[in-house]
Amino acid sequence: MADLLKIYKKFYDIYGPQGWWPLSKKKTHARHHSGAPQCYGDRFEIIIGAILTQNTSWINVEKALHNLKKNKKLGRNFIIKMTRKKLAKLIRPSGYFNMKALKLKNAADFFSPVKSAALMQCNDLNYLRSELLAVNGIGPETCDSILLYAFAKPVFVIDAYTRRIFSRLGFIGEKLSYPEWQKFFMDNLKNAGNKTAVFNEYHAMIVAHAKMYCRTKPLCSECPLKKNCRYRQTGKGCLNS
DNA sequence: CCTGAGGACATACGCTCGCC
DNA sequence: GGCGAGCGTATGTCCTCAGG
Repeated sequence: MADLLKIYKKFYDIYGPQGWWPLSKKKTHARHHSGAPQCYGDRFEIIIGAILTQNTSWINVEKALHNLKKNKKLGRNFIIKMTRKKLAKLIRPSGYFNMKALKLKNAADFFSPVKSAALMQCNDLNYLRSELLAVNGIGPETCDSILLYAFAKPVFVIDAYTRRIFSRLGFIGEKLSYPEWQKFFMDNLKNAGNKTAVFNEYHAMIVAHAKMYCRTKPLCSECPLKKNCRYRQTGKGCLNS
């Protein structure tokens, strides 16, 4: 069994808590870290952020969120009422603005207060995922980000950084499917105490590690995990696929 | 019918190259 | 060495099409 909790603890020693989207509704005023989503306590704001960050760095998502906030349009009802064109103009800095304007409107239609309350009460992860995935504009990663960060459900988010780091470490083949990757993490973190808190922090620290050391062109010689890394030793990640 | 591969989307990032 | 231009790449999801 891969000791993912060990890596988690190591990350925690190196990077510390990242203060991403808080688990409680209480707004935190965490110190600013460029490239990390913070200070968005409201559930629908988190959902907006999760959609806007598709294929986009967080710094540009912040610009789009700032535009919405500045124009007092950062709310579900405003998104529903605004024309697609106007919305697209405001979220321009986050890229794919025409597509994302439509996606945000779809999400705004779906996440009514009644629906959100029902989702909050539900703990059937398979059902929750199937509900969210049926919304046009919400794919696997966005779905899981929303469940974890907006609804505090114990779901592990798999992204390109996760794949890169853990396939290089030699744990699992990069080419495996999203569900296979997710199962790997969730099976191996079954015994983590507060799963939601651990998954939240783990994903945030994975992003930090991918940006700091495990880049596209990795900085292996400086990497704190180099001793355990297959990539460092062989120039290749896990070959099982 | 279902599944999977591959292109499209729209932009920013991060290289490389050439210039001063 | 510093700068900017230009170009290739990365990004997550949707859609189409081929093959079973």
